[in-house]
Amino acid sequence: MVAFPRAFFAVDSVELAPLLLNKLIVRGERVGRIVEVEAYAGAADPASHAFRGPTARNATMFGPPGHLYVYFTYGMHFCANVVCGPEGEASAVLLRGLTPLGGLEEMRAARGPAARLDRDLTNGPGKLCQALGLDRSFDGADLVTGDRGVEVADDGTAPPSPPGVSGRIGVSVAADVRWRFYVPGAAGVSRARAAP
DNA sequence: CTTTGGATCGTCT
DNA sequence: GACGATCCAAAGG
Repeated sequence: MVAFPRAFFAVDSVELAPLLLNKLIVRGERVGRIVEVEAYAGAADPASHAFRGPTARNATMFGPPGHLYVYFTYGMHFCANVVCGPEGEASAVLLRGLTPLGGLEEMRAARGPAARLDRDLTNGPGKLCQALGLDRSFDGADLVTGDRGVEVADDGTAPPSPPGVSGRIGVSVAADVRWRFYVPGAAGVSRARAAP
C-alpha cells in the first residue's frame, strides 16, 4: 500500500482518469477500489462546474492537485472528485464507482436498507460518497497527506489495458465526448446507461 | 429485467 | 426562479 506523490495528480484529467482505475480510496476501515471515473476539463469543458469560472462552490477545483472536490447536488446527494492538473486550472476526475474491499459493515450502516447487495454500496457517485461518509466537510481534503482521514493509495494493481470507454453519464452538453473510463466487468461499475 | 416520476435544496442566472 | 456530474421505489413486461 503506497501513497502517491502530488506530482501524480498534476496532469490533465483525461490522462489521470484511466490511471486512477484499480487504485484505492481509503477512509479509515473503509476501502474501495476505483472502477469507474469521468474526466472534467475545467474552462474548456462545457460540462464542468468550472466552465463559467471560479465560484464559491467550485473553488477547490482551482486549487492545487491531489485534493478532494465534494459538491452537493439534486438536493440530496454528494459527489466526489479528485482535483488534478496544475494549480489554477480547474480540471478534476469524478469518482463514479468503487468495488468495496474493506469496512463493509460501516458502509452498510451508512447506506441503509436501499443497498440490498454489496455491489449496491458504491456503484454510483452519490452512493460511494454516502458509503464513505463523504460530505461537504471533506471538500478540500488533501488526498496526498490524508489530512482529513481520506487518501488515495496503490496496492500494486495495474489499471486495465485497455479500460472501458464511453460518453459521460448525466451530462446534458458535450454528449459526444467519451471521457468516462471503467474497469470492464468489475463489481461497482454503475449500471446507468451511457452513450455508446 | 426496464422505464418512469418524485424527492429536495444549494447554487447561479 | 430554474436546474442539476443522482437515487430509489413502484409499476409494467
